[in-house]
Amino acid sequence: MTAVGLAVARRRNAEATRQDILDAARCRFACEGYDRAGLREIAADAGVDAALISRYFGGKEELFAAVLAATANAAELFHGTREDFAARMAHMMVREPQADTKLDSILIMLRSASSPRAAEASRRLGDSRFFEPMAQWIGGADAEVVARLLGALMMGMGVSRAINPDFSLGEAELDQLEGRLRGMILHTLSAGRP
Amino acid sequence: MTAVGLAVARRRNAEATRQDILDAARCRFACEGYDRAGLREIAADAGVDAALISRYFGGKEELFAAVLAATANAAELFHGTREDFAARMAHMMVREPQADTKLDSILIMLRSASSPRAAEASRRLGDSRFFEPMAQWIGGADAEVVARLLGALMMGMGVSRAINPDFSLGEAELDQLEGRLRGMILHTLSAGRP
DNA sequence: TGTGGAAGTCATCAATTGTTGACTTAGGGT
DNA sequence: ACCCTAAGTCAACAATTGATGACTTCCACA
Repeated sequence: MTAVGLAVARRRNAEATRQDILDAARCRFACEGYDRAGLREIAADAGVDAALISRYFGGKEELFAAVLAATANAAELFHGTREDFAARMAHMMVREPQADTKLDSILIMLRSASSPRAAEASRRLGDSRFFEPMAQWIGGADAEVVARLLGALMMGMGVSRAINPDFSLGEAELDQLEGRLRGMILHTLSAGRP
Repeated sequence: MTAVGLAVARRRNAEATRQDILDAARCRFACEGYDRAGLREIAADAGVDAALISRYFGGKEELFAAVLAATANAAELFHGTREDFAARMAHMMVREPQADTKLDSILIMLRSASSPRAAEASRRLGDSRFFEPMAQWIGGADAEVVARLLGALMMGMGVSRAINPDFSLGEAELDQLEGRLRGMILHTLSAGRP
């Protein structure tokens, strides 16, 4: 959900054009999912012709893979104390308007879950760039299990908000939601450990 | 993800044909999402011509709405004690091969989240047929908030498993996952109440 | 037993989408 | 100043998809 620059008056620069395409594609994939994101619209956002995309990346699938590879550095999400992490995540999930660039990979994954090939690509990158750093940060014997749980919770919140931005809840209830989510994350992180 | 009968040799029966179409459509929508589910494939599954669908339901969107309206009785999920519910849900989420017919509505929702109109339809029905019964079963002042949290968790587990059926985990770890998920649900259900 | 209308099929249309190949244009090195 | 190559555009194709109207077939009822 990254803002996309107009790419005005910067012509004949393959590297920059390639980057514009990647940015526009990430935005479209995150917003609309693999299927609904059209090459022509991505190209229009990037300010180039649709043919360039197939030309540069080989095809839509390869573009998708390239976007995932360029996007998915969610590792920076995982730092600080457990309390800090829980609060930060809960706030991001409930309050931040359209999440964050760091969450693009999650949005892309969930919005593309129904496309078998896109799902396979995102599964692999999700494992290596999301769950593994998360498990490493969590630490301990069952870190991978906890990572899967928290990942599922984050994705679920993402889906919920994608379908229903305000969760059909009022302001006060959103505060409650954030607080309880924080507790839920903390409880999951801390269960059965010092 | 309901199995679909062959619909063999039962012709000239509008009501039954209509039901066959609904069953096939629910299956396809749940498996592939709104976009990827083609009217021709749905018709083939139901054993009728694709033209009949537009004829009976008016169009793809109306068919989707009809499927949601006919499917989403998730209310029966919500019964028993909190411990029983948590165990049942955790088992269903982690272990049951392709979930359950009762979860079709969830699958449809998450697989169709990227189609604005389908998302709007599923949001409304999800609220009335999933979150409201859930909140009612939960009870208490902040039941709606808790329902949103648990709903997100369930959806997230659904997405995770849709992308990655075994969570990249071994048997023993799946047991851990189920146990921890049960604890997570129970904790969320019980936080701040008797 | 015909006959009207519902149930179902077939052919086809219009729109969209990913992709390809031919074409044009810019710009730097000689 | 030329020209060769890379960068970019344009037009078009083939496949798919949802939708529509004309046609055919079957059943119930008079």
